[in-house]
Amino acid sequence: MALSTLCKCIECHICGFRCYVPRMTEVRRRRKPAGEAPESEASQDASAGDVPKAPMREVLAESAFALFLERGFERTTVDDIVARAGVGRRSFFRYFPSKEDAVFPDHDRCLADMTAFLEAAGDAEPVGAVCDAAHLVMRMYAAKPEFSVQRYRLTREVPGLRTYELSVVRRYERTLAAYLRTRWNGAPDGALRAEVVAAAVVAAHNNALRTWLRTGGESDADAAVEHALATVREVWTGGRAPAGETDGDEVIVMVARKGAPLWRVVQQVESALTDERD
Amino acid sequence: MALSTLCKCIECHICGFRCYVPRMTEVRRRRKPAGEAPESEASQDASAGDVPKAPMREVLAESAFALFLERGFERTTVDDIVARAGVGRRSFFRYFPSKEDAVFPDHDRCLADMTAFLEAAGDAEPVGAVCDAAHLVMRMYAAKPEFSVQRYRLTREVPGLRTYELSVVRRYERTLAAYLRTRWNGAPDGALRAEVVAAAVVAAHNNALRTWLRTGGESDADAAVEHALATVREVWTGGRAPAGETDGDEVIVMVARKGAPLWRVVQQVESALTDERD
DNA sequence: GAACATATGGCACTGAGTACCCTCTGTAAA
DNA sequence: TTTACAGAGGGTACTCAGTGCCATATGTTC
Repeated sequence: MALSTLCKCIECHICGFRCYVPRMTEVRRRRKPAGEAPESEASQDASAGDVPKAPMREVLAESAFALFLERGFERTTVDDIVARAGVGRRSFFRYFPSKEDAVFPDHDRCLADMTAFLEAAGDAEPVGAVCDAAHLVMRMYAAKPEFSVQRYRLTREVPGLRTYELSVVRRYERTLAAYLRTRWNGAPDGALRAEVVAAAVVAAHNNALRTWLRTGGESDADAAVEHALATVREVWTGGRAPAGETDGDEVIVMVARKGAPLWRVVQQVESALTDERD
Repeated sequence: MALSTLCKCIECHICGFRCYVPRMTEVRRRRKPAGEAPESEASQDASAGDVPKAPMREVLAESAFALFLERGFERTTVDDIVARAGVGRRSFFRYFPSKEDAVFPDHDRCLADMTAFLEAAGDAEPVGAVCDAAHLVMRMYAAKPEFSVQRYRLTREVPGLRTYELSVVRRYERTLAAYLRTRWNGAPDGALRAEVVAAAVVAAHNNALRTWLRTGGESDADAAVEHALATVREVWTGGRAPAGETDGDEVIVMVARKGAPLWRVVQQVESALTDERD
């Protein structure tokens, strides 16, 4: 997509945010419809100096969030935000491509983490890998419980933010599906299975996330996600126990129902043999 | 959500579209962020006269779509649309709450159909019911193949339309999940399973839909969806085939030595299953 | 010191969407 | 018949998000 070539998101080592910093010479047509999450490129380190100057992106995000909580998202204008932050209006759009982006400043990094995680997953059991990857997202939320809970309440009430969040979730889903697709490349209906499993993982994760958010961020986030993902793991990996319990020279006896789809049988065989091998 | 109380969508018996017709006295604050699909209320019949006057909504939708194809979505303004349709600018927003809505004029009705279908499903097998419900969506697309294919190409290129479509898809998913939730009310993890299965069904459907759209709308849409949904049906309904295709409940017992090469095992499994199936 | 990149501010502009007010027409009640 | 009212449509001015362009610092490098 053209957007990705126009939008540089680099990580600020001071504020920890992945900063939206368009090169002025590169910006041509950066028009981005509302509700669309920007698709950032690979990360680069910020080449900032060692003086901890005021991190404008953080200041803007905090001003924006405070105002959204105070008077609501829609009744807060960008002018209000920059007035509170004490900067020029134009600067806001240098750091956030849209008003919605100021509410979700950390998904870009999380998505990059997920991509890196899956790249490093090697030939691990694919469904297990994407389930593990889903934990990264929950951990991002759990790292800032109060913020996450407040944002959840805000998002529930503002249709524009819900829509924006959908596009964010979709990016995670696509990332998981892309990984599964390469792992199941050549398998019958590999792409189909990849998308179905990715959607199931995301749905399970989001169910656990919402439950956790509704407890006010006080329950055990990781346990909630793992419980939810167990549904997916059991169904799509044949309900195997995770680690090698068998040893010795036994043979594998696999029982499958007659109507079971071939790919599922193959998957079970594969995972059983993989377990045996190490 | 407040929107649903402000947006009346009634079906026009002339043009067949579900028309967006706000009561002037009811409209208070109808502000709807871009990219958000309107959540319509239950349908009502239009009380239009029997004179087949020019159905403005259809005229607008056709003008809009033609212009979107000609010069692109973003380079078409609402002023362009109403100029081509020969009506006032204000009228556009009486029929479509946003520019995006003019591209998806038929989802409201389809969603209502799906809701009605599930209400009538009674105590049918729940996963089967939602799979059948998914067919309704595909049939809506298949009813106008050229339009669907053109819109698909348009949607792929316009981020704003993709985001809008996400919110539409989400409404289907929520409808399916709500049905499953009531059916599995009280069951352990009923809500979780409902959301996971709904997401899987939607993902499978969309995979088939995209495949069909990429063939130019010429392949067998229903068969494609059914093939994709088979993945979900088999996994989530205990592997039962939908109708009386299988008889007997035999199982296959496969025994393999631990050191056997994977390809050989797969080969044997495949041939065994193929033999059994016919 | 010249050339250049980066950060920020300012201003004018486009275009979606809204509020408010107007007219016209058909229908039902007085 | 007249009156009242609701619905359909038009028009105008407004708000606000987002963009393009330009100006101005402040380094940084050659």
